Amino acid sequence: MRLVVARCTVTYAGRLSAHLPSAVRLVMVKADGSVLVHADGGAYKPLNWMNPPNRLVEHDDHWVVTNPAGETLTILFEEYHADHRHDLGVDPGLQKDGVEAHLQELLAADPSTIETDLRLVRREYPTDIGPVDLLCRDAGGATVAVEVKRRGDIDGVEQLARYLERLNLDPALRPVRGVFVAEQIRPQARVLAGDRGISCVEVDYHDLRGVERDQMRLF
Amino acid sequence: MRLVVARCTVTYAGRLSAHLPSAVRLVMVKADGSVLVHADGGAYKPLNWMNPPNRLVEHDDHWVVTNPAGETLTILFEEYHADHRHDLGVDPGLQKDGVEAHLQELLAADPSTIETDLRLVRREYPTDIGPVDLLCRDAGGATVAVEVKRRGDIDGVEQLARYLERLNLDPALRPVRGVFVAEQIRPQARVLAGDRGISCVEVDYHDLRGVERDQMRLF
DNA sequence: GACTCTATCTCGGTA
DNA sequence: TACCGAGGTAGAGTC
Repeated sequence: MRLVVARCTVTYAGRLSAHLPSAVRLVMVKADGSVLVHADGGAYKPLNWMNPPNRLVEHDDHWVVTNPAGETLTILFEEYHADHRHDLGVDPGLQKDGVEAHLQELLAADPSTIETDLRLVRREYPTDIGPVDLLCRDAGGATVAVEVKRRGDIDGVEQLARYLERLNLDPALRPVRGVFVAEQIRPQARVLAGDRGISCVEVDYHDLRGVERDQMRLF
Repeated sequence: MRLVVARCTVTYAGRLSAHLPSAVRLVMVKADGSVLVHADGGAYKPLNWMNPPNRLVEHDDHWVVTNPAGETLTILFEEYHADHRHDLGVDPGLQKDGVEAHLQELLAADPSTIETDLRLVRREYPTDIGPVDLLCRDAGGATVAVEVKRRGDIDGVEQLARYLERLNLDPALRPVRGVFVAEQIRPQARVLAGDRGISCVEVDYHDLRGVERDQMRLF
């Protein structure tokens, strides 16, 4: 990794055009060829960047970074403040816990936590507008489409409503009803779900997982 | 801006749990309190981060970063390789060109590029659930609602469908049909648009703008 | 402050 | 590879 601190101007020409007037900034060049231009503020997003793979050509006072799509990032250096190089090696990567996929796994493993006697037919059941999280049958053998979210928002209800619309076109499944499952469901989403004839279920990730297993498996 | 290169482990506990095993990484602390942990690869997103405002407490061998929501980022340092400090000053910020707003401007200036004989009634026509990008009249005098996106996704179709629902309640406008315009429209979105009786049009930003004007106005 | 929508989204999964 | 959906989405604009 190379870290250059310098007064510079930056121009990006690609999916859009963007320009940075002269100022002192950090230019980061990663081992994989990524180039990031950071200011001393503004969260984690760089002001300008080029993702790998790309080619960096260093001229006298400016760099030109080009990627296979023909996009270019041009950095014109006016005054160098620092130029550090460090060998970081390969990163083992991030372990995440508590995302929607995990919630879906747990619910798929035991759909009865959603509704008594619910049985799983298929996870990620495909339709031509996208996959339904869980397709199930209830105690009476009727089809139930389940949408799982970490945060139950209006968008998720809309999504489930779309799936129900498509699924109800299939004589083999019809009639299909919907259940919206989330760790937290917003009041707005509840209202919309009611309008659409969709029922709502709140679940707790840690409960589902079990506190003991939680302690054991957390890293 | 402070740049620390060190072997470290990082743990985030907040909206989810995430952990980084021991490795050499760049820890960036910005003037506004942002903390970013970068590996030597992987685009512009840090492995872990905390956005401002937050409080950084430095202990002997570890830092604890806390934000007002009670989320924490803990960095345990095992071996320091470097610790640089630089004063960057305030950044004048980015100038952009070519985003959705520009596309909308160009289409508003000449709606006939969407459909022959289409005339603009109003840009950002207000409804009680948000503004319609373009409200037009077609050759026959019928009302046409246009939704403009850079990338035509299913969400955009839903958005337009919601507007059409509202607009068709107004006797002065009824009947209103919808046109979904984007630089690129995904197949899924096309299917849904078909279901909703919405037509799709793909446009090219550079064509609309004209190459000459492009050259002239570029900074 | 809350809500809405864009994004050079990024990132991971899957067909 | 392309497509699709999630995201600690972030960030900007509006009300």
